[in-house]
Amino acid sequence: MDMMRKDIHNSEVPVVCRSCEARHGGVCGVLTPQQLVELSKHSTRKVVHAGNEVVGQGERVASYSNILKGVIKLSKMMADGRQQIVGLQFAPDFIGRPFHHESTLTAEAATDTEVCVFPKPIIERLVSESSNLEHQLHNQALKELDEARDWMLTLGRKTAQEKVASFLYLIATHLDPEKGESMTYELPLSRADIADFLGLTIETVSRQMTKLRKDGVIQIENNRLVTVPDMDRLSRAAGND
Amino acid sequence: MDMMRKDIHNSEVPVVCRSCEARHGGVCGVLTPQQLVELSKHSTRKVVHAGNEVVGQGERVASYSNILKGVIKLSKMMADGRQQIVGLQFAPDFIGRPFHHESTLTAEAATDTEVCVFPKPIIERLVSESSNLEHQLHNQALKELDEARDWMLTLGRKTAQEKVASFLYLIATHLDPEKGESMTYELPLSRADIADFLGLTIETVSRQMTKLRKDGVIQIENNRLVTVPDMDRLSRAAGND
DNA sequence: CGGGGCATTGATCCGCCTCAAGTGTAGTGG
DNA sequence: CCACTACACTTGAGGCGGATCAATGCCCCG
Repeated sequence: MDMMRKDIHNSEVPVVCRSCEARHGGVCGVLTPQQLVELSKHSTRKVVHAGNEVVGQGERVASYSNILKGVIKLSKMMADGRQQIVGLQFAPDFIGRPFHHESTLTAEAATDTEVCVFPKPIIERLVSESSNLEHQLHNQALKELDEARDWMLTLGRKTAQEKVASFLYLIATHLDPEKGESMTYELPLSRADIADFLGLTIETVSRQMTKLRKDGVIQIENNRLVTVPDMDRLSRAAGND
Repeated sequence: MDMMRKDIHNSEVPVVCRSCEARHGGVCGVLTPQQLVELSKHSTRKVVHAGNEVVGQGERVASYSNILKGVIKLSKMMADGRQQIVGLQFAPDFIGRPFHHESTLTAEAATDTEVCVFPKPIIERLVSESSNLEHQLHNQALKELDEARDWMLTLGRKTAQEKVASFLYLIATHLDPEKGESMTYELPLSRADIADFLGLTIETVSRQMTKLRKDGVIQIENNRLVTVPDMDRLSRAAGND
């Protein structure tokens, strides 16, 4: 007897998709096995190294992707070079906007990243056919909208100190949603990127990090590695209450 | 002969809906006449005066609404009272988020407003039945997401001068999408609201308005009434290129 | 006339930016 | 093994933009 037959989840699911994280919480999770088979025929996994663009601002979009690993930053740039990161995306987020063919922002790998790339027409057909898929994308859009609005409060009304604490808190909660008392983690962004995310300069970010360290809110193991002994304390430093 | 019969648009459409703006571009436009009939049975028009809440932050939401007239501001508040407006909504926008029962923000009438109020369960049933409706709401969410991200760039990277110009430009383009060379219009927000939208203080907003006036970018007819002689000039002052 | 909202204007202060120098740390080649 | 460079980050000194505090002007309404 074929062992595979017993696994109702995996039966008929393409081999490349079987262990894929995107099927749990990601868009692929709402597709039927047949749809998955079809999609997988035309999709390719790709590694994108830190600093490389996935989609450029104002470019024509020829494909969509799903993040499997790593962090993607979405940013906007003004004509004179001023830049603002307007969102971060983690696995298993979907990148791209069906039926819009031009991107209004740049998507760039913040860390080394792995994505699953889909051709535009296939996704668009699946969206038209399956209301599940649109529902899933709608939900992601609403989640991103909430995050964007939270961040508007941070950008508009918080001090530099609170901004940096808010960033550290945001990363901590995204990397490990089950919040223990303390945790250690690696920042997916450079100081320059953090500055662009917070609407600050590199120097101010650096100064506030040292201040948080001296105050005992965080420990800085090395440039990228941070320990938070007390998440609630960090949350308070971020102005969350 | 019955004249009404000839109007294919209006046949079978409830009387209250016939002249309603929300059927052109709003969510009601994607409903079938039968659905409209059913929805209209349970919906009520309501006037909300400037300063009154439609939905409070953290409140349970018992209904959804559609803006028929006026401007609604969406805002977030920190525990210590600092406030940030995170979005403005105009007719015929839809207010509320199906299947979420708690609001993370406050919706308050910025001007005197007229809305059409729907009971929660009816909307949720219609959303489940009609993929058109979800598609429409999805599109609105994406539009709001774009606007939120544009505004993040404004909040994070623009000077006070550019922020105020950006605000004036945003209002101008929303009130009258066909952009002529010049236009005169009434600001839907008080100075205090503008400050909360821009992450500034009232005083700074006021100072920058006078500066724009002295530079000839705008004329201030009275507190709320503004004339923009050259929209492109305002756009440049807003840092849009 | 007087009072109460709003908005403007002025004077001063402080937080963050700017510019500039210094400190790791990793990679490269002698 | 140790210069040498490259790059990211930190630290310092000074200036400026926007906040703060306070006074004044402008309407609308009683």
